[in-house]
This record gives sequence, structure tokens and C-alpha cells, in this order.
Amino acid sequence: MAEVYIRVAEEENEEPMEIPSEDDGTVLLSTVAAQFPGACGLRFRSPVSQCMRGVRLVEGILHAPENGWGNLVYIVNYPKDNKRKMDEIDAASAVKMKRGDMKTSDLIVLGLPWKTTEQDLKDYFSTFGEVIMVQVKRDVKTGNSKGFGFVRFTDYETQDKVIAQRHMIDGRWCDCKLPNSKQGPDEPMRSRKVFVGRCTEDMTADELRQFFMQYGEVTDVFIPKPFRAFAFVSFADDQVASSLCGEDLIIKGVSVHISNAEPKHGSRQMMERAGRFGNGFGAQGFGSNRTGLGTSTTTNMANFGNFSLNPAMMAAAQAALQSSWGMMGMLASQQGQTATSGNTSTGQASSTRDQTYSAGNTNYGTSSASLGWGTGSNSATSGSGFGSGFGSSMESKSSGWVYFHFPGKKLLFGSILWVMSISLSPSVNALPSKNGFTPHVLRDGPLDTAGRGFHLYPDWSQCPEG
DNA sequence: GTTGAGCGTT
Repeated sequence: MAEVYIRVAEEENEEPMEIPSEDDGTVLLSTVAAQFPGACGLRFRSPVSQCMRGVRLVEGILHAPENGWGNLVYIVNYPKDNKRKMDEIDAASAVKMKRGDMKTSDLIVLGLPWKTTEQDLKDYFSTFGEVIMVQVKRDVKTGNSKGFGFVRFTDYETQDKVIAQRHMIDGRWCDCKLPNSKQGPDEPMRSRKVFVGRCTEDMTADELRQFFMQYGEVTDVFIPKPFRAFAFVSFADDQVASSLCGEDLIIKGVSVHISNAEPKHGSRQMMERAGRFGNGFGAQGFGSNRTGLGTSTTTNMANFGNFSLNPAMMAAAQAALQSSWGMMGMLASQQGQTATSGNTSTGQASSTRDQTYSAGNTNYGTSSASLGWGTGSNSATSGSGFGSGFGSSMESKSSGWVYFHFPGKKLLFGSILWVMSISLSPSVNALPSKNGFTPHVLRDGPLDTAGRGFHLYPDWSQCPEG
């Protein structure tokens, strides 16, 4: 079949871009995403019904509508979360643009064949846009290529496009990335990378990328070689990564398990993480807006919506953690959100994942198999004692909702919840909802620190605010 | 078989 192009645009009235189809007439989502990073599907306006219609998408492959692709303009779909994010990014880049701050940087090109020369690099990358620098790094003595190089483009757009995809250069797949020297410090609490366990050998990086694309923009896929039954997938948005943790997803008929990507050995992340241990909530703990939870920088309190944490509260919370309670995650309340906790052992993906917070995998819950951040779903460790440590915000430990009460303070955290990786006795009953949250099980355990103690109430009704 | 490679003689 002759090469066919379909017309794709971000908006209906925009000038479309032609995207090549495959030999069988399908279009790969990854091909679309190469031009529209973050794309997760296509839609089009039906000439018959005048309604928007979705294009069938199966395992990363877009299938033509009944009468073929035709001359219609297909509109790119973005993940919901991502779209908002994209707009924010656009706004941010507009500001940068004004400041003239959109400089390109050198990109490292990894995985080059030994034989690739600078001319080869230039020829290849020029197809994306104007190239202003190429280098192949070589051994000074032998002159042999070290298998990587650098490239720099005139336009930032070109750079973005090049980073967003893999590159077949002289017969090898290569990756272009911002070099380490150009990358800002990683934020350990906001990992954008997930660990994908139970992979099978036939899962290619491309397939993983195409699969995970449905959740948000994928920035990297790593599969160790030789085969080791796991992979790493990085997203542009840390919330996408967080939201997947704890889930069991089906890829090519195989159930894979998603969890936190632990920091690489010897990495900067690991240093930061180690430093935080035993340090309670210091500069990188609750009080800091680096957690993304507190937003105020005008006081030293951490704010959570209408609530705030003063240093005494933080100290108390710290005491809780030091007494071998691991923190799983911290959830700020918002009206209209529901919290559920409970039996997620089905591993079923939930359509309510955007609105629902859950504490996972305890077996006394009554509620749905919702998934959200803070879930420890699907890994049955309940009844196995306290979790330890809190380096990970997504540890797969059983958990219960815990309310804090500070004497003298009218409200503890109100409906703000802390999900602790505490293992609870299954005998405790469910508790009535409050503020849209269903408190689950509260464990008795007065933990006191420096006269600013707090109590964890054994059940909601015993809490003065209950 | 559930935690990753490689980063620039400026």
C-alpha cells in the first residue's frame, strides 16, 4: 500500500499536520505523539452526525473509521489532567518567552553506533530543524566513539520534539535527553517515574510507551538488558506517576504491577532521601512547600486548603512517624471529594480514580475498588505490623485513615487525612462519613511529644469533633 | 527472575 497520510491538528480550525499511516492503514499513537507530545488519542467530527467521534484505539494502534481515514481532520486528544497541565506549561513558557529565556541546550544523544560520525548526526538531526552543533564523544587515545554525543538546535520547539521521541540512527535506537548537567535537582517526593514489575520479555519499550501514554505523557521507558522482568516508565507529570502506583495493569494480557521507582543507587535522589531519614520533617518535610502540599511561602506553616500546620503540629506528626508509623501519603481535603478505604484486592481499575482517594488493601472496607493517590492497593501485607520509614509516599502497606487531634486546637486537621502505613486489626468497624470522607479505622495510640501530644482516636465517635 | 548504563579533556 502506498504511504498514506492523515491530517491531524490540535484544534478544529488549526492547520493540520500530515501524519503517516502504517502499511496496514492503521496509525500508531506513538507517531501522533511524536508530533503532538502527550497525545493519547484522536477524534473527528462525523460528517453524518456532526458530532465528535473517537477513533478506535487498541494497544497503541489507531484504527481508521469505517470508510477509511479520508480527508477529515483528526483532532488530538490529551489526557484530562495533562491538558490542564499543558495549558499551565504554555502559560509558563509564554512568560519565559517574554523574558527571552527559551534558550536551547545541548542534548545528549545516547546509544550511538560506534561508526556514527558527526556528519551522520548532523544529517539525521537536520531533518527536525536547524542544527547548530553536533559532537561525537571519542576516546582521546584511540579516537573510537564512546557511543554518545551531543546535539544542539536553533529552536526550542525542535529540541522539544527531538527529546519527545526515540531516534533510529545508523541502525540503532538512540535517546536524546537533557544532559545531567542541565537538569534541575530531582524532587524525591514528586517522582515522575514508576517501577513496572512482572514484565514479560516480549514487552518492548515502544509497547510500554504506547500503553502508558493513555495516562499521560511518557518521557522515558527503560528496560534493563538482559531481561529482568521489570521496567521503568517516566511521565511528564508526577501526578500521573503517583496515581498509577499500587495498580495492577494488564499489558498484552499480562498483569504487571506498578510501584514507586526507588532512587537509583548513588543518585542524588538517594542522598536527599537518606538525609531526610531521622531528620523528620525538616526542610524537605511537611513545612516545606517542596512537598507540593503547602503552598504558602509567607509563613513557616504548611497550608492545606483552609487548614494549616504550625510547627507544634508538625512536631507531633513527626513523633507519630518516629514511633514507627510510616507515612504513606498525605491528602489534603477538598469539598466534593470522597475518600474510601478498603478492599481493593480485585485490582480493578476504577473510573473514579480522578476524584477518589483511597487507602488500600485493608480488608475491612466496605467501599469500591477505587484507586487514588496514597493507595497501597493490591499488595496484601495487612496484619503484618507497622510499616517502617516514609521515604516512599506510595509504599504498599495496609493503611487506615487516621485523624489527628491537637488539644486546645479546635480542629485537628478537620477532614485532612493522613494515610499511615499502619496495620490495623480487622475487627474494627467502619465509621460514619464526615466532611465527605469515610474515616475508616482509628487506632488508639496516644503519642506524645514535648507536651504537644495528640491522640489517635480509636473511633470517630470518641473524637471530640466527631 | 519486582529497582536502571552510558553524561561532555570546554
